[in-house]
Amino acid sequence: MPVAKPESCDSRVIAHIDMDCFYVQVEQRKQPQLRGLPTAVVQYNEWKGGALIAVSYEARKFGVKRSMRGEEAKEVCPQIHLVQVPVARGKADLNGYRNAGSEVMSILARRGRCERASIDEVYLDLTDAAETMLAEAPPQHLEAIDEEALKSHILGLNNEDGSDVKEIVRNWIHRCHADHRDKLLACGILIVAELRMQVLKETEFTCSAGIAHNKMLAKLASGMNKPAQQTVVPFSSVQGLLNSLPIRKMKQLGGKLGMSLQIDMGVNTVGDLLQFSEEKLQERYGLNTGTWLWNIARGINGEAVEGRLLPKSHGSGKTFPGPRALKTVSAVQHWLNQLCEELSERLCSDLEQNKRIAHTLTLHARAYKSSDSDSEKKFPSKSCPLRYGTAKIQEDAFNLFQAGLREYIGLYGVKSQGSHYSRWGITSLSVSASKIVPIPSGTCSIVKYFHWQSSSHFSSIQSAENLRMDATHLSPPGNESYSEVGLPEPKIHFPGEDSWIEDTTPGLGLQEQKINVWKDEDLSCSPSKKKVDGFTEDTSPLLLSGTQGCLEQNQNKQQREFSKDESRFKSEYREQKGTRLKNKGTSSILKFFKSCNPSGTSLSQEHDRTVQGTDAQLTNGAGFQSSCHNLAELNEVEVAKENGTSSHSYIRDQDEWRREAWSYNINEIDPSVIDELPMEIQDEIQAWLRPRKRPNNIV
DNA sequence: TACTCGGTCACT
DNA sequence: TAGTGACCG
Repeated sequence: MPVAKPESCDSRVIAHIDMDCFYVQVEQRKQPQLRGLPTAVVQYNEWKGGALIAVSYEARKFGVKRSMRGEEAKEVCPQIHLVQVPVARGKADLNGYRNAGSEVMSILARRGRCERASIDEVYLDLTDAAETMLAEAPPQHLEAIDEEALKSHILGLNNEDGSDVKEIVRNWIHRCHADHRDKLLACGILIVAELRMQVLKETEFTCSAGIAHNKMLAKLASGMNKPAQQTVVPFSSVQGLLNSLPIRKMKQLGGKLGMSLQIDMGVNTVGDLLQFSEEKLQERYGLNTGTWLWNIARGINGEAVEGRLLPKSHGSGKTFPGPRALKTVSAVQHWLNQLCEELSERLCSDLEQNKRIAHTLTLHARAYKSSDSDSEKKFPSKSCPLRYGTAKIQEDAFNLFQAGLREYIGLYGVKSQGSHYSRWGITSLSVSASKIVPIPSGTCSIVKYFHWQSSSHFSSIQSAENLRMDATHLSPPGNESYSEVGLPEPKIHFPGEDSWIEDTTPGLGLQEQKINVWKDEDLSCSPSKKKVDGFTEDTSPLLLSGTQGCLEQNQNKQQREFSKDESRFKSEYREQKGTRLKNKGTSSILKFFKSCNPSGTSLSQEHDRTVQGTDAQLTNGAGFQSSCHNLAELNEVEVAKENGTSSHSYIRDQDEWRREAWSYNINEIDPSVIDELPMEIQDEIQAWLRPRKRPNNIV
């Protein structure tokens, strides 16, 4: 539900930039002969000609809509050109569009705070730029105004009398007795026109824009005149615009909430909302949403432009509709592997390009059960700490799936009754990575230091790996990963499997999936159960796997950067101190300290010891000390849960378990260790240890 | 059991 | 926190 944000006085200048049928433009840039022709981008095309995900304005004139399939589009517009989305690993590959979006972003970010709202939408806060322009080169003194600016649409301006529209716009921009806010918007017009031309020049993409005093109005405006045009909402036009605006056109009101307003409250336009008091709206929709509704009816929206150019999460997913539903565990594993491969690749790029690390891996699925038509969508999502490396991600994602499937079957299935099993099918799968944070910049010089200290023992790959360990976390206790400790994968079997499953996908590392007869006990206390819920962090700092090359590359790149500009990291460090101090899981640094102890133990020896799991003490309670969490006890916990006897103590136990696994007490660092470090490192460590203010939530 | 494949945000 | 669900295009 939308919520009210603190208001601001709102003489801000906010622009919303919306790329015109973006995917089509990206394809037209690749194939210029398609420009100007009715074109649509389709995803796959086996079933009814594929799903349209972008439609050119030429095609829209024929009535082609985004919700259509390729075949339908051909019916209403036989000459339409259907371009297929690139496919990689058997699924749609949107990377080309993501990259194109980034090109645009980098241009738009030049003039003000820039928030990436989606792959093809951006908010800009141009207040400062507009104020500066007003002070230094106010529009009313400009002799020549750019053509693109003159083509702007100014809401509420009467230009139906046949007079020259551009002349009206010119006059509006030139007005010297205008309200200060209008003057700022006039500056916004000029700035946005310039930016849009720059985008066109550098990327060949056209876009539309809305310019107003807040995000909500800018977003509304950007959609009013498309393509390749811009629309301004002067303060005086706000109420007129909203009064007649269908309620469902408002962002956030296109769904159930908007429907409820229409049906339950008789609200058909945004203006209709004005009749309700804030209390009334709060009573019906809650405090936050009620206030938000009351505000938007008045054109009030204090939401800030966030200043974020990068996405907060990455995901890779695919649907398996109808008869394509995945019906065996090995089929699921095959597709999970594909999805994880893509995700891993994107995480690597993010790490390389943006020095960011994701912390959480989540698996989503949709499923149906033949015995329960309502079970669709109820497949539980599951998450765990994210370990870098394609193989690790694949393994963890598969474990998450198995955990989800057990729950799904347990919750929604009728357990085995005689010989009848209800069959399940997976209709959609996705994996995503979230909690993405910048690599703590303070550790960069630390990594460099250790690299210098021990170039023979400590390869660049290893330091890259430890960089990774800074951001990920030590294992939860009692969660030995089978593959790491050399135990065979547990044989897991599920009801609804067609048969004994064979690995039909060589090279994908599918686990053995022998399907035995389903038994109830397997839900609660089989070894596989312990494994399934025991997805875990590694205990080893040597986690190299499929992305080794990527990490090595990253590290080399990073090293170049380190030597290039150490001071930059220092300043980043100061800027991001709050954020970094918030970062947990810097425990590998502690390992480094201990590894560099006065006993003279070599790093590699220390590494070996660490690998063998003796670092419980070293990490000051970071992960392994809690011996009660051995497999047997975990199993008891699981039994309690399965029996429906889960108690508060179970919940608390789990919470503590997580806290311990995900953080450590920075105060427990042994100060004598720090003294042995070179001064530059000491400074940074000391900064970590100083009492700290609660950081602002600025990334 | 066919509106994809992303993404963001809020609630609990 | 993890999980769910609404919403956008």
